[in-house]
Amino acid sequence: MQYSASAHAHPLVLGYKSSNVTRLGIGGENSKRRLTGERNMPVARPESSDSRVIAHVDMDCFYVQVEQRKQPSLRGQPAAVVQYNSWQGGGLIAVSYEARKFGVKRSMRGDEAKQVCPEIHLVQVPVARGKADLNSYRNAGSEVVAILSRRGRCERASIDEVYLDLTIAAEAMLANNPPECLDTISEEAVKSHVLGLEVGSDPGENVRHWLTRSDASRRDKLLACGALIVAELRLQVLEETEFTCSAGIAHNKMLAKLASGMNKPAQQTVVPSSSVSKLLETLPIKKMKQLGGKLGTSLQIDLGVNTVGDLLQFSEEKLQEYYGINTGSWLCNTARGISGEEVKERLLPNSHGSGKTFPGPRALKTVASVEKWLSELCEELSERLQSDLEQNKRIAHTLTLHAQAHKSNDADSFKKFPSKSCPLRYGTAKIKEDALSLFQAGLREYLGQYNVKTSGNQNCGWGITGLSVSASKIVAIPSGTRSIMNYFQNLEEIYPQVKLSSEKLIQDAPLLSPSENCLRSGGHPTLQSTERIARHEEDKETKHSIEEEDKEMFKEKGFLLSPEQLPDKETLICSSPDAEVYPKWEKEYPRWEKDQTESSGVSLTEKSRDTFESEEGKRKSNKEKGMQTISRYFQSQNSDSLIQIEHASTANLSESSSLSDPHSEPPQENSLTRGESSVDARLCSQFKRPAWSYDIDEIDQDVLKELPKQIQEEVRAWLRPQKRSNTVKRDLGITRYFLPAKDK
DNA sequence: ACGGGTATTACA
DNA sequence: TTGTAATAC
Repeated sequence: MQYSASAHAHPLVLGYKSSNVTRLGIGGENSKRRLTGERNMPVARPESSDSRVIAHVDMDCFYVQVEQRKQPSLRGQPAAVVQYNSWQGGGLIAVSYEARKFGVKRSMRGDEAKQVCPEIHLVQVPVARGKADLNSYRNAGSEVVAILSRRGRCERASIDEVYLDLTIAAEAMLANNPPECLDTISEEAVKSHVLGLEVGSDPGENVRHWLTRSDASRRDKLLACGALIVAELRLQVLEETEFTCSAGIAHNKMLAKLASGMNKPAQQTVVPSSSVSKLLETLPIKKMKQLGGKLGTSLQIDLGVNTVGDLLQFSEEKLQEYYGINTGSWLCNTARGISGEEVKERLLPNSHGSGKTFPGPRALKTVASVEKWLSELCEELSERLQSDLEQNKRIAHTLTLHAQAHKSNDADSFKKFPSKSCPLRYGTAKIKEDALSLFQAGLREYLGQYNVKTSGNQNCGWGITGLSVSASKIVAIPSGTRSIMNYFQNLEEIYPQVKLSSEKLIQDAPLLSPSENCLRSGGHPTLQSTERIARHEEDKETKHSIEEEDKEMFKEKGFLLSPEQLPDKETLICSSPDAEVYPKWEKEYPRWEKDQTESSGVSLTEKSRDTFESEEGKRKSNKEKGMQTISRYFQSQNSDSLIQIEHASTANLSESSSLSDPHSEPPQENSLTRGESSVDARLCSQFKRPAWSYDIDEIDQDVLKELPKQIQEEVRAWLRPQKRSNTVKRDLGITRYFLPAKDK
């Protein structure tokens, strides 16, 4: 199927490609730029005709809020979060709304901000191991995701943003408990902004009327339900995390994202389809996601398109002529507010990285200093991998090293330092060792053949200006099958040392304050732990029998993990599509059209619709009485500024790093023998390892083959990263398109 | 070469 | 599969 031909008949979705820039013309300023490659750019996909309810939730100046929660005296103040205070006051990465009134902007230096706003409070990003440590923000983000994922499919789009697909919940509400039958609408929902709705003297009444109209279109009614649900979720976020957020509710991700930024902070915006054309008509093209870069610039310069509406002047064919079939269609649809990109189910990140830049004069000039910094980075990475393992039961399979370098002395300093990767072995020492090997391999390649015996520590004209290590191909360890449990049991018998110690791990974890204790396990708040609390506080769920069985089994066998350390369904669902579990919301809000056989005999969608209805009703009424709305929350806090919430928690004391690593070993001439296949993910079972860690190399030859076929396959699936299926994009007929030449 | 540190996506 | 590049917050 050619999407170019059917673009209008079948609305398209956006995907992404990475872009490749080529200049067609020869030099000159007015050489015509043309798109000659397409990467990282939007891609068209068919969209189901059903009308969806999509929300985008965006935390308000998130890092600032996290710091304000830690240090409540900062609430309501002009404040910003800054990193690396040393140089010109550091760089701002988040700015409170109070400070924005003074013209303080992200990416200002701290000193600049002080000039514009002398009263501003600058809070430093925590530093650990000589580098910025973003863990507190990641963890805070997880708290939020745990709440926002309650009502529908949730995609963690970044540390502080999520997309929600609330279609099912909205449909259910419309069917069972439609707004038009409600006598009261939550205060927060009434404060929604509805695009295209003229606000009279009583905007709240207008909105209330819009939300409850009985003569509205079905699409509008669904959006109204979405608005009620999102208002409730936002209130829950505020009550449970003390963070405010803003949201957009629309029929697709693109519009929801657009809307979430329109009324900030702490507000939500609804985009009825009737408002779309007017909205886009005057919207600057660069404001659209995906058009903030080169493609947007090309549209401006080459086509004179300054607003999304301007795009409508161009035929799809014309756009395709300039930007290729796919992007042309994508632009054509974007101009009409059409996008079918799906909300992915993803609560956890797919990779972890730790990096640092060493700008200009601070460039690293010796292998020893590189080794020192790599060591720091690897320690952080290893720690995060360990947390992921303990909290989410996931294993990363690939270690990658990235570096930026310059050759001061050399003709071809164009050359990029190549990134290198290898199978990831757990254990800080191993990660360090491998990362260093990767670096040295990259350095040899970077320096080229002239590197005759330069293994010495001395500067040969190169400098490293950026270093990072990352772990990817993270897969969840399946649970919920008998055979896997039996397999573990075998392991335990063969390798008693694997029995080790969730106890030790817990002892090693930093001491927690009582209040933190309830939210944390293993040292960091996790999606799972917070979700567990939430679940506990809500209606008791009927437990999945197999899951229960497995937990019992874990316990009986004295197996490694305390029950609460077992994988949660929410975790597994992310990367394990075949897992026999569904996310919680899908149990409560069954997707009836879904193939019931998927649930492999034990239906998780067994709750009847009737049951659900009554529960939904109960939930509503419970919520509605006695719940503070966000505005009341604000008002009750005796403040003249918008955001003032009291909070008694301990102030954050950011610790300084100790860069002590005096033993700079001489550079080693390791070669990357590990890259050759044989060694796959290994879990070294030493100290500080969960009890169920083991070294796969030692068992999979001797033991794995002894196991029944079925078990072998399960174990293999567990051990290997899942292959991402390419079938989707193939089937979608994605074609290539081309990007404008890069301006130098 | 101070917009840092991450994260995702897609293609060769 | 590994490596590269773009985008965005």
